[in-house]
Amino acid sequence: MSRPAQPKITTTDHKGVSVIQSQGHASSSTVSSSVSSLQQVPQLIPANPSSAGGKALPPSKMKKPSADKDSDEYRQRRERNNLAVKKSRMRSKQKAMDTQQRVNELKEENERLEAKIKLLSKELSVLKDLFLEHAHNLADNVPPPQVGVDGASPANNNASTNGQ
Amino acid sequence: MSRPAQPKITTTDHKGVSVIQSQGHASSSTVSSSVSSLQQVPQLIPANPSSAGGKALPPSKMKKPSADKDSDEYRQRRERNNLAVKKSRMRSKQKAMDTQQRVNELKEENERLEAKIKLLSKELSVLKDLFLEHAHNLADNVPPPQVGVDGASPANNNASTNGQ
DNA sequence: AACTATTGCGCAATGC
DNA sequence: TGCATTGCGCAATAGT
Repeated sequence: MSRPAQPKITTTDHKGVSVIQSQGHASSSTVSSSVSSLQQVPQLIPANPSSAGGKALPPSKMKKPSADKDSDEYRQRRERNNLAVKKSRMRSKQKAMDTQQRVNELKEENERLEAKIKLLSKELSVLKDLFLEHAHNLADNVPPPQVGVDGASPANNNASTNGQ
Repeated sequence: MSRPAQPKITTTDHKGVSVIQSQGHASSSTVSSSVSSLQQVPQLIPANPSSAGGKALPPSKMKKPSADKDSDEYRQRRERNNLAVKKSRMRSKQKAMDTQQRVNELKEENERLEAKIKLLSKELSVLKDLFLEHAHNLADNVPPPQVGVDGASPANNNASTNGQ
């Protein structure tokens, strides 16, 4: 991540250039390749920075006078990179799917939890009602407890309206 | 969605093949005919020998003998597609991020719900204990209720051991 | 028939 | 030095 220097110039660009790739090492593989075209290459050079008024473009500077694209090593590197790229993308895709899956699981779990909450709330509500009812009966029918040992207090009636 | 026929052969590898893209025409696309430094075309093409050899690939078939790659319309289409691709990828990425975000939200919500469940369970437990205690007291100190109107029954003691 | 949206792929730059 | 990531353009093809 991070694409600090982007060779792109700005607006839609386009590039031209031509390329060829050649040299397929056979590599066994399979059947024929009916394909006919495969890719581009030229990542197009972004115009030439500097050298504004000076000279035209680099006439033809090849840092690697000898091997560059047609190099054997080049192809090898490319191939390896292509492989890595494929792998990376596969992983990325897999990860995305896993994440999506995770969302589904979490949603399910959430539903379960909500159902449970509902149930518990109901139970609690019933119990509280029973309590209140009982307390009333107690107050109405037995004003003077007359007991001596019974420390049963009226209970704190915790009628909390469950917020949240 | 769905990639039924894939031209790729599968195994790793690719084949060499080549592509030519003719030279860029420089500008193209919308306006911009102006500009001065548009002459890009970095031509540092490696040139490629082998081309002549013998055959290129598909011997064949150029449906559009004249204009195809160098066509002005072609470039226009490419440019539009490139744009679409960019857009699509952006969306894809955004979607992935959103999904990840969703996971985080769901996880948070889950925690909240679990906490609530814990709280409710506790409350319920306390209430039930109170009930039991009271019932005991009642049984111990007032065997014969002696009441007349009070239909308060010993309560059904719903001591369900909250599973799960 | 003409477009846009997606997707696989290879290239190159860059991150690590 | 090498693999891993990522932006990009191309082409095929799915979807409208």
